[in-house]
Amino acid sequence: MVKKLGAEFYNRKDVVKISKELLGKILVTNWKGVITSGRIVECEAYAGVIDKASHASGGRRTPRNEIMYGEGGYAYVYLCYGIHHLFNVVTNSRDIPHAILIRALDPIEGIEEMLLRTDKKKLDHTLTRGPGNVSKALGIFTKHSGLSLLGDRIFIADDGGRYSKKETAASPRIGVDYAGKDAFLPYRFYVKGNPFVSGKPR
DNA sequence: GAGTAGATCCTCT
DNA sequence: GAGGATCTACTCA
Repeated sequence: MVKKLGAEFYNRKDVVKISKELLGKILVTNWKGVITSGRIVECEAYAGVIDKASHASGGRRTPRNEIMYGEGGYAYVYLCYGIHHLFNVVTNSRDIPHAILIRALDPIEGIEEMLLRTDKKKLDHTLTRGPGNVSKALGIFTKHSGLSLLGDRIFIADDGGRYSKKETAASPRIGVDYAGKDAFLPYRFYVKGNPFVSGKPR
């Protein structure tokens, strides 16, 4: 039984808790009938204004991150280093800019299509490892920023699959060294032993 | 195997 | 005009 997550899932206040619950859920994109999906095995929480690693740190508000200040349940896509598209899930309610970065997926559906998009010959653990690759494999670009996850084009589903506490772990986030002590917050959640988890142990 | 540099472009100051 | 929530390839050991 697969069911799409509704607004009540995203609009809760505890972004860390939502992040943990996202592990095991399925991210689906449906561009003009072409469906690709994967199970979320790694993500990071960005806790709004108090989090120096977040784009909304200290209450920063720009046209780019405006979507983070909206309702939960929207996609926030951002281009990093001119190359990588990073896909985030906006959570919490209006004016509270919490978001969750999806870092890795375990591919389920549309693997052929993902291989085409990423210019790979065969499935290997690099296909959906790392946020840049996830977006590439699912065909997510900055123009998709602001899309509702309650629609049909991009959404997150629950098929009842769930990882137990023993199978998951938390660690400091990746690539946010500039954030001072906030870089050490254990806001990265992943499935232990999954080959798609980008492992840069610290 | 580990460490480092380069790619590449949008966004904010 | 500078820098970034990254990835890959290449160098050196």
